[in-house]
Amino acid sequence: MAEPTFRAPKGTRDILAPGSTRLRALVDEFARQADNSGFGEVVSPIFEDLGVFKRLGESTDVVTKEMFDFYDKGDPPQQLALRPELTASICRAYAEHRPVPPWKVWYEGPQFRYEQPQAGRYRQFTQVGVEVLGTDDPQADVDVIVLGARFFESLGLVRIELALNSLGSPGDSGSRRAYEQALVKHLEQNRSRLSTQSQVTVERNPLRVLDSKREQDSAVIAGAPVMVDFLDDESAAHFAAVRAGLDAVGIAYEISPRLVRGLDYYTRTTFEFAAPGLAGAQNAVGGGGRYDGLVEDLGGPPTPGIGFALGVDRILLACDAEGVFGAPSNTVDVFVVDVTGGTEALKVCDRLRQAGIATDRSYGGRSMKAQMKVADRSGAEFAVIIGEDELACGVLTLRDMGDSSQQRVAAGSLVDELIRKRTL
RNA sequence: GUGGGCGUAGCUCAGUUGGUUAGAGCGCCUGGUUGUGGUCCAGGAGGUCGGGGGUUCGAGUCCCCUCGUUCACCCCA
Repeated sequence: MAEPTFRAPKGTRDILAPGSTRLRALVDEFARQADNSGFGEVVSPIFEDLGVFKRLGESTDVVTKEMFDFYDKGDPPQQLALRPELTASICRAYAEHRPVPPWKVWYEGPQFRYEQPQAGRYRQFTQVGVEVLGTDDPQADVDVIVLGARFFESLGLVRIELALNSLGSPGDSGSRRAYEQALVKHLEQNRSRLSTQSQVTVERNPLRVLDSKREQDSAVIAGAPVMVDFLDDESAAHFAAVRAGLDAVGIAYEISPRLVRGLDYYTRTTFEFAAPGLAGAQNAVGGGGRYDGLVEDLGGPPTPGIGFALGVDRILLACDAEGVFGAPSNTVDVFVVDVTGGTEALKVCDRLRQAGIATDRSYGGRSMKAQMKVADRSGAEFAVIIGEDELACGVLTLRDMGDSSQQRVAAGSLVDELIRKRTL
């Protein structure tokens, strides 16, 4: 292929119709369901002060290696970063505006991570998500998870697996510390059997070792202690309530004691939606959990929070794999063919479009045959033909592209005629 | 960041052990007389074979570098 002068940057892509139409349809469907569940949309900046994202965890790759950060032109310059996710932005917004809790919000939009791209993993990717701030009621957790599960269902996806875990509470009073100590002890004792990568991870972020997909680590991981055995009474009760809620609504899930997530802020409830139908390792189509300390980390009042983010690009791949939620066809209702110069087409198109009838035409004064071919391709149900005869008589020819029947109609009654035909 | 596969017309791909003006299908354009599409027929446009360097009398076909893509690790959505 001849090399174009410019191309989309690595890990980014242009999404053309009908793919773009499909993307919008997916986001629209998510918006509809989120609105329907009492969430309001938040449109937040695409970049933030770098500090906002550093709170995601200094030991996470997202913060340390994958940030698109830069300085602005201020004096002194401010260090900013393209958002790698949206939960931190939402928490920053909460701390800034202090809305009345519980604050239920949804969002959609592009996010950025400087990673090696591969199928289902891009440097610019789109997520949709929700957050509920200001309540630690486990039923909020349930509501959030149910929304995600129902959304997948509404797309027609059948093969979505929900994994659920509790990470307990951090801090002195919580149960996380005791668990981490037990886990590190186990990992240290079996250090020689771990992969070299995991041996490094033990030092940096021991929980993440549980997430290793390397064959070599599986035995040690299988024998590791599990968080749910270490939960304090409060966290255990919370976890039980979440499970009971999911059972009550009838959402299937699997307890995954070794489910840990990549960002450090998670507490208690964590969950992940996976599409096993996706080839390769990029089969997590969404995930989330509780982050009861994040707002406070960002300078706000102590505020519990729960939410999820879904990877739109991967969801669409999963839809492809299951053959559901296909791209809608970008068709138009009427195609105007004008071989008299085009001025009539301008007028007819304007009239039809104002009446809400999707209308297209061709340009460049092509032959009738050529214009009819374009009309056919457009998928239009009707063609409006304007030739010298019609122009002379002040009428239009309306052709049904399905059965090839045509009739002459007065210019003034075209809209009425089309509306009449469409309701038949 | 590490390692493997791939990179030929807009798209999907052929291109023999390196050898004359690089092919197909689809798509696109123009025709098949008197203004009309979907089928069919005939023409046509469009590639310096991702880019750069090297080996050779000669490279799309071999070597090196580079970019992109893809898969795995890693990470995550």
